[in-house]
Amino acid sequence: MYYEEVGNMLKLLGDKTRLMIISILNETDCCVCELVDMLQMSQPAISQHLRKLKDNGLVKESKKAQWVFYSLNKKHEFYPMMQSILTYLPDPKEHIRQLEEKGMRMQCE
Amino acid sequence: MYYEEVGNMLKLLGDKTRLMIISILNETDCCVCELVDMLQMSQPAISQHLRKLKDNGLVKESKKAQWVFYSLNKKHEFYPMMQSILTYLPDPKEHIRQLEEKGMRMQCE
DNA sequence: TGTTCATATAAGTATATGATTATATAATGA
DNA sequence: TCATTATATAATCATATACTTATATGAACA
Repeated sequence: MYYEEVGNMLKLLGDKTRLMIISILNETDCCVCELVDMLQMSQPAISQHLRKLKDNGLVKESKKAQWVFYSLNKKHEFYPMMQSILTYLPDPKEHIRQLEEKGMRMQCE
Repeated sequence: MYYEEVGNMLKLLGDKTRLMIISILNETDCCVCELVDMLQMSQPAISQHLRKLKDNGLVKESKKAQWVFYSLNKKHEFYPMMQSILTYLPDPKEHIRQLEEKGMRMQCE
Protein backbone atom coordinates (compact mmCIF):
# COMPACT_ATOMS: atom_id res chain seq x y z
CA MET A 1 0.00 0.00 0.00
CA TYR A 2 1.43 3.29 -1.13
CA TYR A 3 0.26 5.32 1.86
CA GLU A 4 2.35 3.03 4.05
CA GLU A 5 5.49 3.56 1.99
CA VAL A 6 5.13 7.33 2.07
CA GLY A 7 4.26 7.16 5.76
CA ASN A 8 7.42 5.20 6.50
CA MET A 9 9.50 7.66 4.54
CA LEU A 10 8.02 10.60 6.45
CA LYS A 11 8.58 8.80 9.73
CA LEU A 12 12.21 8.35 8.74
CA LEU A 13 12.49 12.07 8.00
CA GLY A 14 10.49 12.92 11.11
CA ASP A 15 13.51 13.23 13.35
CA LYS A 16 15.47 16.41 13.95
CA THR A 17 18.85 14.71 13.74
CA ARG A 18 18.12 12.80 10.54
CA LEU A 19 16.66 15.93 8.98
CA MET A 20 19.88 17.80 9.71
CA ILE A 21 21.98 14.97 8.32
CA ILE A 22 19.96 14.91 5.12
CA SER A 23 20.06 18.66 4.86
CA ILE A 24 23.86 18.74 5.27
CA LEU A 25 24.41 15.85 2.84
CA ASN A 26 22.33 17.78 0.34
CA GLU A 27 25.08 20.42 0.39
CA THR A 28 28.13 18.20 0.56
CA ASP A 29 29.11 14.59 1.18
CA CYS A 30 30.37 13.99 4.72
CA CYS A 31 32.08 11.37 6.78
CA VAL A 32 30.75 10.27 10.16
CA CYS A 33 33.19 12.28 12.26
CA GLU A 34 32.27 15.49 10.45
CA LEU A 35 28.60 14.91 11.22
CA VAL A 36 29.47 14.09 14.83
CA ASP A 37 31.26 17.42 15.08
CA MET A 38 28.58 19.45 13.32
CA LEU A 39 25.63 17.95 15.15
CA GLN A 40 27.34 17.69 18.53
CA MET A 41 26.10 14.19 19.15
CA SER A 42 27.78 10.94 20.13
CA GLN A 43 29.39 8.85 17.39
CA PRO A 44 27.15 5.81 17.98
CA ALA A 45 24.04 7.98 17.83
CA ILE A 46 25.08 9.41 14.47
CA SER A 47 26.11 5.97 13.17
CA GLN A 48 22.73 4.56 14.11
CA HIS A 49 20.85 7.33 12.34
CA LEU A 50 23.00 6.84 9.26
CA ARG A 51 22.25 3.15 9.33
CA LYS A 52 18.52 3.82 9.32
CA LEU A 53 18.92 6.18 6.39
CA LYS A 54 21.08 3.66 4.58
CA ASP A 55 18.74 0.73 5.30
CA ASN A 56 15.98 2.74 3.69
CA GLY A 57 18.15 3.55 0.70
CA LEU A 58 18.11 7.28 1.26
CA VAL A 59 21.89 7.56 1.59
CA LYS A 60 24.87 5.69 0.15
CA GLU A 61 28.24 5.14 1.72
CA SER A 62 31.70 4.96 0.22
CA LYS A 63 34.84 4.09 2.12
CA LYS A 64 37.87 6.30 1.55
CA ALA A 65 40.99 5.56 3.54
CA GLN A 66 39.93 5.34 7.18
CA TRP A 67 36.74 7.31 6.61
CA VAL A 68 33.26 6.37 5.51
CA PHE A 69 31.66 9.09 3.43
CA TYR A 70 27.91 9.35 3.12
CA SER A 71 25.97 10.93 0.28
CA LEU A 72 22.36 11.24 -0.76
CA ASN A 73 21.00 8.60 -3.10
CA LYS A 74 19.59 10.72 -5.90
CA LYS A 75 17.98 7.70 -7.50
CA HIS A 76 15.74 6.95 -4.54
CA GLU A 77 12.03 6.78 -5.34
CA PHE A 78 11.34 9.50 -2.79
CA TYR A 79 14.32 11.72 -3.56
CA PRO A 80 12.06 14.32 -5.19
CA MET A 81 9.73 14.39 -2.18
CA MET A 82 12.72 14.71 0.11
CA GLN A 83 14.05 17.62 -1.93
CA SER A 84 10.74 19.41 -1.72
CA ILE A 85 10.72 18.95 2.06
CA LEU A 86 14.26 20.33 2.26
CA THR A 87 13.03 23.62 0.82
CA TYR A 88 11.14 24.16 4.09
CA LEU A 89 14.32 23.82 6.18
CA PRO A 90 17.02 26.35 7.03
CA ASP A 91 20.16 26.39 4.94
CA PRO A 92 22.82 24.20 6.63
CA LYS A 93 25.75 26.07 5.06
CA GLU A 94 26.56 27.73 8.37
CA HIS A 95 27.22 24.34 9.98
CA ILE A 96 29.60 23.47 7.20
CA ARG A 97 31.35 26.85 7.36
CA GLN A 98 31.95 26.43 11.09
CA LEU A 99 33.38 22.97 10.48
CA GLU A 100 35.80 24.40 7.94
CA GLU A 101 36.74 27.22 10.27
CA LYS A 102 37.73 24.72 12.92
CA GLY A 103 39.88 22.90 10.37
CA MET A 104 37.78 19.80 10.92
CA ARG A 105 36.97 19.21 7.27
CA MET A 106 38.28 15.78 6.23
CA GLN A 107 40.40 15.62 3.12
CA CYS A 108 41.35 12.43 1.47
CA GLU A 109 42.80 12.87 -1.93
CA MET B 1 14.90 25.10 16.66
CA TYR B 2 13.26 24.94 13.29
CA TYR B 3 14.54 21.47 12.39
CA GLU B 4 12.70 20.17 15.42
CA GLU B 5 9.42 21.79 14.39
CA VAL B 6 9.63 20.38 10.87
CA GLY B 7 10.71 17.03 12.28
CA ASN B 8 7.69 16.91 14.55
CA MET B 9 5.40 17.79 11.69
CA LEU B 10 6.87 15.01 9.53
CA LYS B 11 6.58 12.56 12.40
CA LEU B 12 2.91 13.52 12.69
CA LEU B 13 2.44 12.85 8.98
CA GLY B 14 4.56 9.72 9.18
CA ASP B 15 1.69 7.40 9.85
CA LYS B 16 -0.35 5.63 7.20
CA THR B 17 -3.67 6.30 8.92
CA ARG B 18 -3.05 9.99 9.51
CA LEU B 19 -1.82 10.39 5.95
CA MET B 20 -5.05 8.91 4.65
CA ILE B 21 -7.11 11.14 6.93
CA ILE B 22 -5.28 14.23 5.73
CA SER B 23 -5.55 13.12 2.14
CA ILE B 24 -9.31 12.57 2.44
CA LEU B 25 -9.89 15.83 4.30
CA ASN B 26 -8.04 17.57 1.50
CA GLU B 27 -10.88 16.47 -0.78
CA THR B 28 -13.81 16.98 1.54
CA ASP B 29 -14.63 17.64 5.18
CA CYS B 30 -15.66 14.51 7.06
CA CYS B 31 -17.13 13.44 10.35
CA VAL B 32 -15.55 10.75 12.49
CA CYS B 33 -17.94 7.97 11.51
CA GLU B 34 -17.26 8.56 7.80
CA LEU B 35 -13.55 8.19 8.40
CA VAL B 36 -14.16 5.08 10.50
CA ASP B 37 -16.08 3.60 7.58
CA MET B 38 -13.59 4.61 4.89
CA LEU B 39 -10.48 3.55 6.76
CA GLN B 40 -11.99 0.42 8.31
CA MET B 41 -10.57 1.15 11.72
CA SER B 42 -12.06 1.33 15.20
CA GLN B 43 -13.72 4.56 16.28
CA PRO B 44 -11.33 5.19 19.20
CA ALA B 45 -8.32 4.68 16.94
CA ILE B 46 -9.63 7.27 14.48
CA SER B 47 -10.58 9.67 17.28
CA GLN B 48 -7.10 9.45 18.73
CA HIS B 49 -5.44 10.16 15.40
CA LEU B 50 -7.75 13.13 14.90
CA ARG B 51 -6.85 14.41 18.32
CA LYS B 52 -3.16 14.33 17.48
CA LEU B 53 -3.82 16.20 14.26
CA LYS B 54 -6.00 18.72 16.11
CA ASP B 55 -3.50 19.18 18.96
CA ASN B 56 -0.91 20.07 16.36
CA GLY B 57 -3.29 22.48 14.68
CA LEU B 58 -3.37 20.63 11.38
CA VAL B 59 -7.13 20.06 11.45
CA LYS B 60 -10.10 21.95 12.86
CA GLU B 61 -13.37 20.55 14.12
CA SER B 62 -16.89 21.86 13.96
CA LYS B 63 -19.87 20.26 15.62
CA LYS B 64 -23.01 19.89 13.55
CA ALA B 65 -25.97 18.13 15.15
CA GLN B 66 -24.67 14.87 16.57
CA TRP B 67 -21.61 14.86 14.33
CA VAL B 68 -18.17 16.38 14.62
CA PHE B 69 -16.81 17.39 11.25
CA TYR B 70 -13.11 17.76 10.67
CA SER B 71 -11.41 19.91 8.08
CA LEU B 72 -7.87 20.92 7.21
CA ASN B 73 -6.57 24.11 8.77
CA LYS B 74 -5.40 26.02 5.73
CA LYS B 75 -3.77 28.67 7.88
CA HIS B 76 -1.33 26.25 9.50
CA GLU B 77 2.32 27.22 9.16
CA PHE B 78 3.07 23.90 7.49
CA TYR B 79 -0.04 23.69 5.31
CA PRO B 80 2.02 24.38 2.17
CA MET B 81 4.52 21.64 3.04
CA MET B 82 1.64 19.27 3.72
CA GLN B 83 0.10 20.08 0.36
CA SER B 84 3.34 19.38 -1.42
CA ILE B 85 3.59 16.03 0.34
CA LEU B 86 0.02 15.21 -0.67
CA THR B 87 1.03 15.43 -4.32
CA TYR B 88 3.06 12.25 -3.77
CA LEU B 89 0.03 10.31 -2.54
CA PRO B 90 -2.71 8.50 -4.44
CA ASP B 91 -5.97 10.31 -5.03
CA PRO B 92 -8.44 9.39 -2.25
CA LYS B 93 -11.53 10.09 -4.36
CA GLU B 94 -12.22 6.38 -4.69
CA HIS B 95 -12.64 6.04 -0.93
CA ILE B 96 -15.15 8.86 -0.94
CA ARG B 97 -17.02 7.44 -3.93
CA GLN B 98 -17.39 4.09 -2.21
CA LEU B 99 -18.71 5.80 0.89
CA GLU B 100 -21.34 7.60 -1.17
CA GLU B 101 -22.25 4.38 -2.94
CA LYS B 102 -22.98 2.74 0.39
CA GLY B 103 -25.22 5.70 1.32
CA MET B 104 -22.95 6.37 4.28
CA ARG B 105 -22.32 10.00 3.49
CA MET B 106 -23.54 12.14 6.39
CA GLN B 107 -25.81 15.02 5.56
CA CYS B 108 -26.68 17.71 8.01
CA GLU B 109 -28.32 20.69 6.46
C1' DT C 1 53.75 -5.28 15.64
C1' DG C 2 51.24 -2.34 18.60
C1' DT C 3 48.77 2.01 19.12
C1' DT C 4 45.62 5.23 17.48
C1' DC C 5 41.75 6.80 14.88
C1' DA C 6 37.23 6.09 12.52
C1' DT C 7 33.35 3.50 12.48
C1' DA C 8 29.95 -0.14 13.54
C1' DT C 9 27.44 -2.95 16.53
C1' DA C 10 25.45 -4.95 20.75
C1' DA C 11 23.12 -4.55 25.05
C1' DG C 12 20.45 -2.03 28.07
C1' DT C 13 17.04 1.51 29.25
C1' DA C 14 13.62 5.14 29.33
C1' DT C 15 10.11 7.00 26.73
C1' DA C 16 6.89 7.29 22.86
C1' DT C 17 3.54 5.22 19.95
C1' DG C 18 -0.62 2.98 18.29
C1' DA C 19 -3.75 -0.22 19.10
C1' DT C 20 -7.63 -2.42 22.15
C1' DT C 21 -11.29 -2.53 25.60
C1' DA C 22 -14.20 -0.26 28.60
C1' DT C 23 -16.50 3.73 29.85
C1' DA C 24 -18.06 8.67 29.77
C1' DT C 25 -20.45 12.42 27.51
C1' DA C 26 -23.65 14.63 24.76
C1' DA C 27 -27.14 15.10 21.17
C1' DT C 28 -31.33 12.86 18.92
C1' DG C 29 -35.61 11.09 18.67
C1' DA C 30 -39.28 7.71 20.04
C1' DT D 1 -37.61 10.12 30.01
C1' DC D 2 -35.11 6.42 27.95
C1' DA D 3 -32.71 4.18 24.24
C1' DT D 4 -29.75 5.06 20.51
C1' DT D 5 -26.10 7.19 18.02
C1' DA D 6 -21.72 9.79 17.63
C1' DT D 7 -17.72 10.92 19.76
C1' DA D 8 -14.10 11.34 23.34
C1' DT D 9 -11.31 9.67 26.87
C1' DA D 10 -9.00 6.55 30.13
C1' DA D 11 -6.52 2.48 31.13
C1' DT D 12 -3.76 -1.01 29.45
C1' DC D 13 -0.42 -3.34 26.63
C1' DA D 14 2.90 -4.62 23.11
C1' DT D 15 6.10 -2.68 20.24
C1' DA D 16 9.15 0.89 18.43
C1' DT D 17 12.39 4.52 19.12
C1' DA D 18 16.56 7.01 20.39
C1' DC D 19 19.75 7.37 23.34
C1' DT D 20 23.84 5.55 26.46
C1' DT D 21 27.84 2.62 27.53
C1' DA D 22 30.82 -0.89 26.28
C1' DT D 23 33.05 -3.39 22.86
C1' DA D 24 34.44 -5.02 18.18
C1' DT D 25 36.49 -4.19 13.66
C1' DG D 26 39.56 -2.45 10.54
C1' DA D 27 42.69 0.97 8.41
C1' DA D 28 46.84 3.96 9.16
C1' DC D 29 51.12 4.65 10.82
C1' DA D 30 55.11 4.91 14.11
